[in-house]
Amino acid sequence: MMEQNKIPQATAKRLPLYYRFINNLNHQGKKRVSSKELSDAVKVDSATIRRDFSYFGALGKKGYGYNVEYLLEFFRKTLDQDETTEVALIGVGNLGTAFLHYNFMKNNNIAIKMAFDSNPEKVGTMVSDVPVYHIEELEDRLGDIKVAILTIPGSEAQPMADHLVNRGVEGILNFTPARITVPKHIRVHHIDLAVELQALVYFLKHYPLITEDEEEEVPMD
Amino acid sequence: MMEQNKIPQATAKRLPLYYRFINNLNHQGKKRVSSKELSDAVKVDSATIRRDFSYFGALGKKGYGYNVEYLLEFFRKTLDQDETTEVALIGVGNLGTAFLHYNFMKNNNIAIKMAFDSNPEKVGTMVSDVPVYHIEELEDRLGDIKVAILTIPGSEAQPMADHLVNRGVEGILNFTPARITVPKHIRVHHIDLAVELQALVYFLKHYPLITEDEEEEVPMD
DNA sequence: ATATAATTGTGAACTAAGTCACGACTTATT
DNA sequence: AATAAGTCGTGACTTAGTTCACAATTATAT
Repeated sequence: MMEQNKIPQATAKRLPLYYRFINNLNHQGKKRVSSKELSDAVKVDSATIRRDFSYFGALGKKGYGYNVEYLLEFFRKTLDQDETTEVALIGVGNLGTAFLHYNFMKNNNIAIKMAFDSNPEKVGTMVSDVPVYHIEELEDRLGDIKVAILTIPGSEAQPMADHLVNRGVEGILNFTPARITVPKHIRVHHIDLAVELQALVYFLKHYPLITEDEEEEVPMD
Repeated sequence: MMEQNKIPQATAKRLPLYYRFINNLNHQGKKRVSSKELSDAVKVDSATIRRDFSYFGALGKKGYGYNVEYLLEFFRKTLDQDETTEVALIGVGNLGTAFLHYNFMKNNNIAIKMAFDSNPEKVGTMVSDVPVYHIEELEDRLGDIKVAILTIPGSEAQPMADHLVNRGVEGILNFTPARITVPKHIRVHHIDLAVELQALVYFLKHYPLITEDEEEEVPMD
């Protein structure tokens, strides 16, 4: 479980990104890749990429770069791509539906196993092969799913989070504007669309723009 | 434009969050608030909140806390809540539609002015009072909009970004999995749903869980 | 009045993340 | 074989962000 827990969180967040691009390269039949090439593709400084990889040991060869197949195999294991992670989606609105249509299996080996909604028109339907149950059924249907995506109105976020935690959920991806309170052993990631948009607007208005012919790089989030 | 550009990016990203909660407090008729109370609500350490506020000067009073009305007024100005920011949305799929239904005016004074799609069934309709135009019309319709939300398939992200930049867009909120390349003076924020989900799964599996009776805090996001 | 409790603002310390720059090694070239 | 070019891994440094902890101030209670 915590074999290599020295990996910085910032690094861990980049791993899925690396994985996806290495996967692409592999499909393109590429055999080797340098940190510089990867850097151009994922827009992360090449030294940062080398540092990130180095937390897992010496994955590359000096003067050569990284072997794509080896890297892919390594990250597949590291990211637990062997066992599919099942998640539940709570709230089949537009945002929830967007998730249901997204194919997380291809690159991430994550499957949305079921969805819940309170709207009787949606209950009983299938969206992208995912069954939609009534929220009342959560108790019975959830099984041992440990991860939930919350795409419901903010006002319902806290009670729903409480319910999920009681039911054994350990990780919540919260798309509601509400900042939910959970026991310490539960992990919550907030993605707040309004905050993201407003932050972008704020940066645009308040941070110096760098004109095209200057050398400096703009940090890309 | 860059009056107070000493504000750390991490702080800037929290401002919209603070603003929203202070707004809520104001609606509830609350007159004063402490950094501790705010901390409980937004799940940010109270010292961090005080530090964040302090970049803007002494907004509070020792032994008292912060005056809600004053704080709200201050942040309204700071976040440019006076002039509405107009944005365009590219791609009226489920995710795009979710954005169109979101009311950014209420707390953020941001308005999605128009949307674009290539699907003739959608072109010409209104979604939440926002007109949907054909992508071909972008040239003529965009006007002087500076911010775009990209909710299209990844394969179309780069050409569309190029197009937007040519048309004068300076900020892009990119929801596609593609990491787009833009001139240095353009700001791009990536929100990659698959990465977010997989990162959550990774943290759950690899980071030590803290049991309920231990003291330590788990970093939240 | 006086004492007690609450709370800010911030210097200093700490922690996390990012970048530089170079020795060591690999591959390609002549 | 020798040289040149390419590339990693990493120690040292830099930058960014967070948290501690406390003097100063304000509010509240007695």
